[in-house]
Amino acid sequence: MGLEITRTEEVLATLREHAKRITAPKRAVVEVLVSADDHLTADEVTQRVQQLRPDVSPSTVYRILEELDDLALVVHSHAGQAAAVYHLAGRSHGHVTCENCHVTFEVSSDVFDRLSRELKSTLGFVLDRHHVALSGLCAHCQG
Amino acid sequence: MGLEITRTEEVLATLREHAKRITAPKRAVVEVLVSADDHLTADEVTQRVQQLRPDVSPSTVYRILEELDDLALVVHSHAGQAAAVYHLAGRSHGHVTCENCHVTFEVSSDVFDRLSRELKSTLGFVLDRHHVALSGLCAHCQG
DNA sequence: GTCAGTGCAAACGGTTTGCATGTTT
DNA sequence: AAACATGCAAACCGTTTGCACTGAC
Repeated sequence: MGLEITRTEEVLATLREHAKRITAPKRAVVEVLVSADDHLTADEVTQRVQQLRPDVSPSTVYRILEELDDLALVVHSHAGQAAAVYHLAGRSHGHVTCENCHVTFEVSSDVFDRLSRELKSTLGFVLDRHHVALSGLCAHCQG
Repeated sequence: MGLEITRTEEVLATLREHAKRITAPKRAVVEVLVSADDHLTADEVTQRVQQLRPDVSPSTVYRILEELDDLALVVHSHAGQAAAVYHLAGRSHGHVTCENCHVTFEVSSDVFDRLSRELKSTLGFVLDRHHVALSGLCAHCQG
């Protein structure tokens, strides 16, 4: 509500700062992302957007998500070969996905700290905690 | 050479134990995997196989890789939305891929130990260290 | 002889792109 | 008016599948 409207306007303001045009499809995509509590695939975003504006095309949604991603306003991650999932940036966290039931969990960023340090010192590799979801089996799907 | 032939025969023997038939395409795929020093995409495996046996089809390679995967003789992992990479099972390790130059590094399994323990205790989640490659920037591509 | 394994070609799902049109600035 | 954003449809890439045929057992 109040907070969500504010968050939406913040994102749109950032777009404007970067000389991007504010259009109806962009408003809709941002609103969907702001009001989403979980991670959405591009297809899910498209479906929700189309409930409000039925003629917004999937390719437009992809282009908008890419634009938001470039500006670091949203983050996407890949779990296995499945569709990528998107959410608003802000909280720093990683992702873990169950290979069996495909539920995705957020993992606090700190959990990756030690791993991150170790990769940096052994390989010089800087870990991107957002971009890929680790996989495994959730508590429910074991055994 | 000697060792590689042995390894190839070991894999084929395991196939036989599981009542799988030993065919020319399977021999070729296994030989390619045995002699590969790095991780190969299905397409790379297909190309190498076709150097020896030009009429082996990509779909057959996929089916053979899947069969070997089911028997835990090979392991595959996904890096972002790119093609999956395959290699013979055996060594236990994770993967880390550079978002910029797409080089994949192997990371000793121990590096994941603490992360693995933490996921288990906080979420009850059992990490699969093989299945997904973490991403980030390699030493060469930073800055 | 039987059935698993194969080649081919077509389908698939997620994503990207070319182009003509529409809309923001 | 100019530049950018959009819709549509087609292309794309990695992967999977249906089917008739071949070849291992």
